[in-house]
Amino acid sequence: MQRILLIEDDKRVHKILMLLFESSGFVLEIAPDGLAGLDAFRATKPAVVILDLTLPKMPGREVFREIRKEAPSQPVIVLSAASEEVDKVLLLELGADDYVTKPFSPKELLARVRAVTRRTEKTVLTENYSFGDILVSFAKMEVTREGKTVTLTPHEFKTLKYFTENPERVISRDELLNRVWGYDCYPSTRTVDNHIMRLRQKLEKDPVHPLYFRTIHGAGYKFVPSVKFENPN
Amino acid sequence: MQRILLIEDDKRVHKILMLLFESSGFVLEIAPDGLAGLDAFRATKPAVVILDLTLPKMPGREVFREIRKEAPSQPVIVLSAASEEVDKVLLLELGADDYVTKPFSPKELLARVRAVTRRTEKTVLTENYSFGDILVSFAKMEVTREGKTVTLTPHEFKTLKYFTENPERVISRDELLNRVWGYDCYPSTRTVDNHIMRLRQKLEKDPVHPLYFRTIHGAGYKFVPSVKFENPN
DNA sequence: CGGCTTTGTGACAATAATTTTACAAATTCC
DNA sequence: GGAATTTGTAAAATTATTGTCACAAAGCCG
Repeated sequence: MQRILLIEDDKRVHKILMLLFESSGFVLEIAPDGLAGLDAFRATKPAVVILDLTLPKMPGREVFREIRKEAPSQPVIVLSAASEEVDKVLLLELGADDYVTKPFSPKELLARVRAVTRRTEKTVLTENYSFGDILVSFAKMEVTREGKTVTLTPHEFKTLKYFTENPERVISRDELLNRVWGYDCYPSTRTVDNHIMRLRQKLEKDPVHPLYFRTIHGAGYKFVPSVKFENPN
Repeated sequence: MQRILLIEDDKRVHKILMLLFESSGFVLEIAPDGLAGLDAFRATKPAVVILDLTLPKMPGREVFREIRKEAPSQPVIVLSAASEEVDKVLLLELGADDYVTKPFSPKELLARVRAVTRRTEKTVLTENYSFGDILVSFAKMEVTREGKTVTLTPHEFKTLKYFTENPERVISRDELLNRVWGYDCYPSTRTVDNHIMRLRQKLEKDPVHPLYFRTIHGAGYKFVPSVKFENPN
């Protein structure tokens, strides 16, 4: 049974989402303001947080930052009024998993919650992960390649972890910076390239023609764990 | 132009909604009872159905079930009196997209209709899109044609995305420049042609006689995802 | 402190993408 | 039909993005 945390002050929204989510096999927890939201978040570790941006007691953005800080891979869906247009892109770049503008169709929100849980549930639970001849143990913070241990630095390990949590998806440098380095950290994007390079040198057979950590020119990087052979061009 | 079907017997509601929706760029069709509603639904394939629950000749719930049976993904917004609380659960389980209780604010209803149409546009998009033998995954930034992956450059991908968001509509070169390239960017319109050409070469079976990316001489381009043979008029 | 590792930066080369250019082909309008 | 306009196309020129290196700064640990 998956728990969803709704941080939102509008009672009508509570009511309808309660009905919808409970009847769809979720447990919906409700927090009416930012502070209560953070408390509830810490207490329940929900599968997904649905966060309204305009909240009493603590602005939604603050709540968002705090959640990100404490649990960088926590899935968050942001609710925002249509007037807050500007924030959309920013939020996605900062690492909201999705956003929905108000007024929204409840079914739409449900669909998006499902999409997010579908995306994350596969990877989140595993203690170990393997691809190619590489074995990753998150518990031990250890990586072996063809049986031999490879030592990764903390950042390299975090990066690898984020990749394994989001396979096959294009991840921009900004997203990596926010999710791996942190929301209040602004190194140049060149930094990311360097780390990718180091990861490649440690984990790829041929670092110049990487199989796992692929460059998507103009967009970012993509982690491809299952080796597919593509036409060589 | 989007068509909305209103199944409702109260003439005062007809009048108010007619004014509001027509002036907001929708075509509002009205059916005064359940049977007429179903007929109208079958005939017009509306973008959204607004369904009152208390109807003459055929109860609203029956109409609802029939619509779901014939078109499972048809967006439906339900109108119900506040007293009919019980139905909410049932309706959401059956898959109404949203509900509005009477008495309602016309503007709110309009907003919810917009929210629903937005959803039907978007959920398709944020995940995947397909036309012909082409599959587009926006998250993976990947396009496959007959199962083989086709690599698109960033601008090509953005252009394709804009086309999928605006199918069957003539899009001028200037519009493309503004929406894909950006407001403060002024390349020549020849640039657009080049990108269209490369999209055609990568995605069309016969790039010289394109099916999907059609030229509308003197106006721009039109994306036609479902291959139809044109009636000559 | 001093040697070690890790991390961030800027320079520059390598590569890929984009725009321009020039001209051919197609279409429209008299 | 023929001129004017619009569009298609390929190659060259330009611009942007990425890979890589060397090195400096920051941390860490004895």
